[in-house]
Amino acid sequence: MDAVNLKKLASQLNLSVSTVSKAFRNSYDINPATRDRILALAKKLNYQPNPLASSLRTQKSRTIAVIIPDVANNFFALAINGIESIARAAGYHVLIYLTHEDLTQEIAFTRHLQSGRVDGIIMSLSSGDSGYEHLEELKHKGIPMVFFDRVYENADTARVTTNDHESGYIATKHLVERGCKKPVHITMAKNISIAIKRKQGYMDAMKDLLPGMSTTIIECGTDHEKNKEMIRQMLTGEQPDGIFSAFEKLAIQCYQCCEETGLRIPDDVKLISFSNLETASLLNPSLTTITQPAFAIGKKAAEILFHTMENKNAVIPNEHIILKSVLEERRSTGKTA
Amino acid sequence: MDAVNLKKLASQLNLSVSTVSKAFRNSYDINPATRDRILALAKKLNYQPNPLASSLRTQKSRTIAVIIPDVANNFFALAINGIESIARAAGYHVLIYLTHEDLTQEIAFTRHLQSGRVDGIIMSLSSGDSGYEHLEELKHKGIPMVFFDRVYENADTARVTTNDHESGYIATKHLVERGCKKPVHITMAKNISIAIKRKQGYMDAMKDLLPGMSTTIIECGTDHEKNKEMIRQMLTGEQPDGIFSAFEKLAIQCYQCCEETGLRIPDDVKLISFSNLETASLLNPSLTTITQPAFAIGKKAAEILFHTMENKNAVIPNEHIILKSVLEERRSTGKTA
DNA sequence: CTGTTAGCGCGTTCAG
DNA sequence: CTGAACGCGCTAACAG
Repeated sequence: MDAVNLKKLASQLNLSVSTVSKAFRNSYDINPATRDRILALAKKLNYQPNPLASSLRTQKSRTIAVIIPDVANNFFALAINGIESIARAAGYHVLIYLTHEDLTQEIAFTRHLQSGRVDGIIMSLSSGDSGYEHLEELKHKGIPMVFFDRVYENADTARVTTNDHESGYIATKHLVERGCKKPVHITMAKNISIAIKRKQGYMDAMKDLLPGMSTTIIECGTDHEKNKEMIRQMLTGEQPDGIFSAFEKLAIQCYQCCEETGLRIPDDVKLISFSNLETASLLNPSLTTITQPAFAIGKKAAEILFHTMENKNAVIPNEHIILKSVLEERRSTGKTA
Repeated sequence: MDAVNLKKLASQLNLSVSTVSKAFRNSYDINPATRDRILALAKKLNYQPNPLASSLRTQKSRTIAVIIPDVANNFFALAINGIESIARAAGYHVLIYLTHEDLTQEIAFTRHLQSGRVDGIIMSLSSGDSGYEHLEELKHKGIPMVFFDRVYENADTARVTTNDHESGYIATKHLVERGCKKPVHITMAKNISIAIKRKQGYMDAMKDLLPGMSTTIIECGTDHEKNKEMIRQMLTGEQPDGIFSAFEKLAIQCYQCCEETGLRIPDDVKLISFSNLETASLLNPSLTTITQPAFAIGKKAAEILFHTMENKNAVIPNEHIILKSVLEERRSTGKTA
């Protein structure tokens, strides 16, 4: 019924399989007339070359893998969009793997992907603790990789991030300029690259702008209830006048806890948070956001990956691209970089 | 360097390739002792069977494709999550294809996917106009398909949707109960299934609850500027006291236009919209939302697909699963189904 | 310009 | 219980 393949085309045209194959490879080694006959029949029968066979033969899958913690986060959704648009243009296919922040999964994926299923990998690390052997393994195998956002910093690999340290600094500065004297930083997954940078930005800004003031950092985990408990304690203890949240999810929990505690944002507490909901006007007007250019990050990561894949002989570049996040305050109208 | 394959394992153990192969297929046709030797070496060398070769041989790719308009929409992001979780559990890989609402792309994808690259397809239609031959083609080829959200209604295919007609009715009723006398419906992509149902819900509710009142429906397109122009005209003309938006994007534009026009939501105009931002507390408190259970939809679609794929001999079921959306008003605290 | 031959890596006969 | 041989569909050398 189905199975229209080279052999079938060949037999119907009284040609050899290899000649038919050449017609598609657009080889100069073929008579234009016969090529047209072949293409005509192929079109008529709706011939679709079997990519598995082709990949097996050429050892190129024309497929990349994207390994990310989660796609329910708008940041990653946009990043995928960027990646896909570049991949599409290059004629590549995109496999998607979600780790759900589980290092075990991440390891399983990277292991499996040594099988030749993909020509390259774009990934953002799960927040699971330590252990980078699986990444080294891949690197050793010579599979091109590009990291984005939550990057692997220990090795010389290509990576794309935002100016997280600077953004942390700016966010803190924003709070201080709005009159905050004891802004708190709330973060999670303390071992991932972006969390570290953002926190450092907060601490550096505090040192510069409020010298002598002690810093307060709430380190949340993956358990939402425990997180909220920590936030509650913070709010009921020495009440902060500003909160800089490193992750959108934590901002949500801050809202919830403030509501319980009766605190109003931004009248009692000013809240600024990383967030990638670009739907600005749907957002709560009391929230000031720092938005990463997620789409651009995805595109850039893909561009770098394809660049290294095309120039196979070239060294995989230890490139570190840094794009800028955008701070946006809703109450006023202005936008700041 | 790389290329640890059956042949290499076989030669290192002085066995034949086929024996080694059997060890992995867990054939009863093999000596447990030699099987253990094989598995041990495989583990040691980190052997990863080449899935391309395997798929070519078995004619099963253990891969599915997800074709959707866009992933920047939180609905689709969550749906992917659901799909991926089921696929992962079943040991399948997930390819992702974004049409960007472009029918040409959609056709190209479905054409290509007749090649044997995937065993099944989950898709949500692009809003491009008419023409379902490409879907019929796939169906004819016998590739299992499941549609979700924006489904293909003409054929007897499996599909998963929400109660869009009912939700449209409820949304309109919500406005009427809040005192609206002339609520307007704003929608787009008039030919896609969900838009039609939601609109019908609006019209039926108007007929029942405000008999005699004329309905007003703004049909937007893909051009944002033109859309805003239409919304502006609506707001400056016979001003509505309520807006029921069928799509999140349009709600955003309503906010923007209201701001320009000086209208306040919800004091001057009540706004209710379909939206899949589940981050309730980050949302503007003036927005009442209807949220689809996106994750559950994705899971359900995948479950159906795998069910039909496993029971190959079984007839592909013309199943239509309907899940329920949830209406949520932010000002008050209650939740309603 | 066309055809023959030989694999890519794996799974499945069928002999022994 | 093990091995030799074949083919999935396609591409790449090399002859003619």
